[in-house]
This record gives sequence, C-alpha cells and structure tokens, in this order.
Amino acid sequence: MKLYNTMSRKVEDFKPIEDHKVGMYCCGPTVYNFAHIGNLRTYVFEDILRRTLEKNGYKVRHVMNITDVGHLTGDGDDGEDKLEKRSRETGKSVWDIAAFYTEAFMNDTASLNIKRPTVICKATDHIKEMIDLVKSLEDGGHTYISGGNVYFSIDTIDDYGKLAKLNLDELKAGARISVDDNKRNPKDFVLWFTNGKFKDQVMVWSSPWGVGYPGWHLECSAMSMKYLGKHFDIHCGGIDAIPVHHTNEIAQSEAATGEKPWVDYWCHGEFLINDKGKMSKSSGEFLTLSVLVDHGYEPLDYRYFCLTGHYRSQLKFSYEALDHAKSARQSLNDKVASLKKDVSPASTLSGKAEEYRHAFFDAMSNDLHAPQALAVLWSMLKDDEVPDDQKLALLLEMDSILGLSLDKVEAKKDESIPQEVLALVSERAEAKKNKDFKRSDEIRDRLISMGWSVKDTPQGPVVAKIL
RNA sequence: GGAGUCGUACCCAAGUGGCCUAAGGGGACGGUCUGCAAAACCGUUUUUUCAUCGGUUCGAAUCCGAUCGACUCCUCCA
Repeated sequence: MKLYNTMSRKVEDFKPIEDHKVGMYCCGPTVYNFAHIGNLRTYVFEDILRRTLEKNGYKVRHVMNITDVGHLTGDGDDGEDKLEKRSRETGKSVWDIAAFYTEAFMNDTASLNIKRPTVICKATDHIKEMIDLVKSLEDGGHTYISGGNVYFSIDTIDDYGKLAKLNLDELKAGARISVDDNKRNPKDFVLWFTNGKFKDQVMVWSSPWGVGYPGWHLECSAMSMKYLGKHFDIHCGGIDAIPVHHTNEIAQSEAATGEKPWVDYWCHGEFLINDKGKMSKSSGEFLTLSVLVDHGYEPLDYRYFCLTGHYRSQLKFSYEALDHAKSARQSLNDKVASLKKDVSPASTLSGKAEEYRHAFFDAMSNDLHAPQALAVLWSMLKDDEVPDDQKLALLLEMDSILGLSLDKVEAKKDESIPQEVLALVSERAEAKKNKDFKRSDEIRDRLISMGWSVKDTPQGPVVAKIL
C-alpha cells in the first residue's frame, strides 16, 4: 500500500518496521471543550487509515493520547492553561472538565463508527515518563533553565524543522510574534513549567526542577515511545501540527534517544473549511456533532460526507453539501436493505465483482483515495453483470473500510409496523381494488400524517416510516 | 513580512501530460411504470469544457509564467 509521507512530501510505498505489524500514534483531543466537526474529520481520516492497513493484513497498534493538562492558550509562558481557564469559567474542577469532555469525545467518535484505539492514554497519567524524558534531554545537554522554566535548545541539534522544511533564518527575520526574552532562540520551547507563573494552578506535580507542569509537546513524545517504542511506523495528526507540535516532538524525541528517524511515516489530515475559512472553536458557528444531530442528520451522514473528499484536500462544509451526503447514504442504505431482503451475501466473488473489488481496494490502498473508491462502489451497484448476492457480499466487505455500518442495515421488513397502520393499508388496497380512489387517497394522506408512506410496487404496497 | 496550497460543469468532488469528447454522488428536468402519486429504473443537465491570459509540447484540466480570486501555516488550534 502507498501513503503520502509529509517528511518526504511524496507518496511512498509503505514498509513497516516489523512484518505484518504497524505502530500508529495519533494526536488526540485537548479535552477542555467539545470537539467540532473539523476536529472530527481528522479522526475519521485516521480511522480510515487504520482500517485500510488492517484490510491490507497489518495488525495495527493504534495509540491515541488525551491531553488533559498543560495545553496553553498562548506560546511561551504568558498563556493560560485551557483547562484551568475553563474551570475558572464554569466553576467545575479541572478534573471534572477533563472527564466530561473526554467522555463526550469518546461518544462522538463512537457514533462516527471510529474504531477505539488500542491504547488511549491520558497525559496526567504519564507525568513520570515526561519527567524522565526531560531528564534524558538534560543529560544530553539539550536543555537550559531560564525564568524558572526548562527549555529545549534547538541549536543543540542540526536538523530542527526538517518536517516542516522550516528555514530558521527567514523565520527569525520575518518573526511577527513577540519573542520570549527567556529564550535563547525564538523557536526554543518549554519542556517543564515551574510553579509561580499563575496563581491557583491546580494541576501541578513535583519534579527535579520544582513543582510545575509539562510543556505541551512533551506528552506525545513520552507516551508514543512508551507504547510504541523508540522507533515506530506512523504518526498522524492535523496539518496544523506540522510546523510546531510535530516539529518539536521530533526534536525532543530524537535528541532524547539519539535514534533517527523516530517515526517513519508522517500522515496529516487537511482542514474542513467553510465560507469564511477554517473552522475554529473561537469564531463563527461552533459546529459539533450534536449540532448536526439537532439539525436532523445522523453522525454517519457526516462520516459519508468526509469520505467524499480526499483527506489531503481541504473540504468545504455546508449544510447543502451535507444534505448531498445524507441523500447518497440514504439511497445506499436503501439498496443494502433491499438486497438483504432478496439475497444472502455470496461466499465467493467472480468475474466483474472481483474486478470491482480490486478497483475499490486499490483506490483505498493508494493513499486512501476514498472518493474514487466510492465511485467504484456506485458503479458496481449499477452494473447488471454483478449478481445481487455478490453485490451484497462486496458492499459488506467494502464497508470494513468505509465504516458506514452497512452490516447493521436491516433487511426490508414489515414487522415493526403497528396494526393500525397495517389495517389502513389493507383498507386502502381494498378501496383501490374497487377503484374508490378518493377513499384510497384519503387513507394515504392519513397514513402520511401518521408518519408512514405507502409505495405501490408490482409486488404490492410497501409501507415505510417517514424519517 | 515569510512559506505553501487551491480555483474542475447547477452544487459537492475525483482526475495531475495522450485510454479525458472529465469518474462518482447530489439536485433539477424528461421518460418508463402508476387511477394519480411515491419509490424504482432509464435518460438529459456534461463534446473540445477544467478561474483568466500567454507559453512549452505532436498532444495540457494536468507542465511553465503572469493576472485575478479563495484558503492555510509561521501564534493555541484537527
């Protein structure tokens, strides 16, 4: 399979460190608020990546962190911890805030049918590992203490910024940001903050440098290496993480272990944007999954919507576009339901079906070209040369990557229809037989007002709940 | 100020030198079917057209340049 590697800026053949196994680390959420649908796009992308790897025969160890501490609202030491800020605003404890939004996040991802990572690790449970990492950096001469904080000195390594292809001289010259006077180099970053910066900081731990809390890049390095080793296959995140977060992770991880490369493949998801540009928690409408649900969409409509664009392209969100995805998914589900009613999935595929199967999985295995794969799916559905039982079998197999829960779509049945409705339907059939169309239309209108639609097919009337 | 991405038919969105007279979905419209609808199925919207202008090439949506427009990053952010 092929994957685009941000480090090389090329699509590369994927070769794992160990045969048939993949270690994959994904930057998780900072749990000070709900995730918006832009955040969630990245987790859908990572889920598709994981499922595609699994489909290609790899056993995937998928690790994701929960950032429940130390994520500052600003750079340097002038920002405020987001959790503490939220705590102050709401009157709840930081621990309650973290627990609440962690659960909300897990619910969101579950409803999007995102597979649960193999390991979910919280930053606050790994302070010791972070301190150890700082210690080894200190032993290696990569740190200095200034203004009460422990900094990583990027001038102690010779390839800082390689992931983002940063030109350090130009950055300095064009720097727009206020430079922290405590830093020797403007791009140096804090490994450990000591206390005394903010009053009433709740989340603090003792360390060799005093009571305080970790810098926010530290957790991903410490936890990924704890669960995946000093060298692992894939590290994922949003593209915004490239220039600062991932750049700093690489710097501190490779400096700490002395091993390069730390990670073989860097995979980044592009942004979801709207008319005004990037979705953000601070400006514009704060679109969460539950807002979409309130508007009458199902979470999987949004998942389908994500699949219609390539993960490395910006995707434009609008309710109109989401409606398209909803309609498409509805008709896919209808197709599956009617196939399930008529046939059982074939145990083997042949001829044309096998060709579609290859086309689909080739598209997915080629840097996750989901839109192409969907096109293959639809062409296959419309192809009369593919028998229905093979269509169903292939759809279900495709869904192992798409994750649209096609396996849970129920075969078309009349079971859950109330007696009252059934009685009206047969009364209408009787009226139609007697050509009493006035009466039959009355009944149809009444059924519609009750929330049921009637469709007259060659096989007789079909009743369905109006959604 | 610096770095980079993108602009595809009504909408979303693939395609990144010849198999493109541009996938797929959505919408709209027309047809079949129907007492009428709905659903389903078929067709049209899509023959030089891929922001505009110019260039390279036997050949460009795809490469190069300019222009216009949109966006992202360099600052917490998926």
